[in-house]
Amino acid sequence: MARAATTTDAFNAVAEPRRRQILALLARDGERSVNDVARSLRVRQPQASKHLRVLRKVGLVRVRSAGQQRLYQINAEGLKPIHDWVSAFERHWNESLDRLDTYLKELQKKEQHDGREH
Amino acid sequence: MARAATTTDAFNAVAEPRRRQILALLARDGERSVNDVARSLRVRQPQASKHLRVLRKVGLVRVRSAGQQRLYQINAEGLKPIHDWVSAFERHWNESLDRLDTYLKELQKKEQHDGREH
DNA sequence: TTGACATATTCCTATATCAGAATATAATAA
DNA sequence: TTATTATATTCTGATATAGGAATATGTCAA
Repeated sequence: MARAATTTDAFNAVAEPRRRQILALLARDGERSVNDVARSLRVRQPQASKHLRVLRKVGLVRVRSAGQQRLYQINAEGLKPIHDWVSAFERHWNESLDRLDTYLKELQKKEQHDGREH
Repeated sequence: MARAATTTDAFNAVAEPRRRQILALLARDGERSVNDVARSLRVRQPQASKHLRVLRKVGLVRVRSAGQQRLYQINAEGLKPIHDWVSAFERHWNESLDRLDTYLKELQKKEQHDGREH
């Protein structure tokens, strides 16, 4: 078996940095045409088009035709599965930061202690 | 150019469902040996080992040797880049849900109206 | 119809998976 | 040492990219 298709789900689609850039752009600037996206991110039009297709297939963007343009907008709800999954670990990195904090404070105390001993 | 390596970053590593399962397992059960992971997720030992290697390379797990075992624990801080990135879109999906809510309420009002007219 | 512009698709190549099977390495016990 | 258990690595094959280049499709205007 090979790697899962990029169009499998949001996780796979968003693993590609360019597609994350596209989503960030659409979030910031709202609805944009393919050429707008291509120009803003300095990629060629077919590349933009292909990335947008992947994003559309996994439901992360919506399209609408306006004359000869195709206007893409973000569908941020598609990111919720990722947010939900990763949020479940929030507690864990807070805890490990707590532990690190505790450790650093202990270390500092110890060094002050050693300092006094010299 | 081909797809970026799974070991490029947390985004790519976590695109694989089995690796997400492994992280969830380690988050729930704490430090586990390779065989523990393999048995819990019903995968063969080499597969577990290989997935853990990817997770280790991107800093999502830490290892420690204990006798002939290798104990893996989650390093949840590695997930923060994903959390940070996706959280930036939280506002957007809330807004679109608001718009959907508004739309549904308008629709309901309209239907009640139509009902009275009949 | 023809031309111009916007977008999508196809073909190509290099690369990297993922699971399975087999095997290698490592640590411990008898 | 030899056997056993735990883990890691290598090899194979099917599959799927991502970007570049070329081209097809679509829409509108004159």
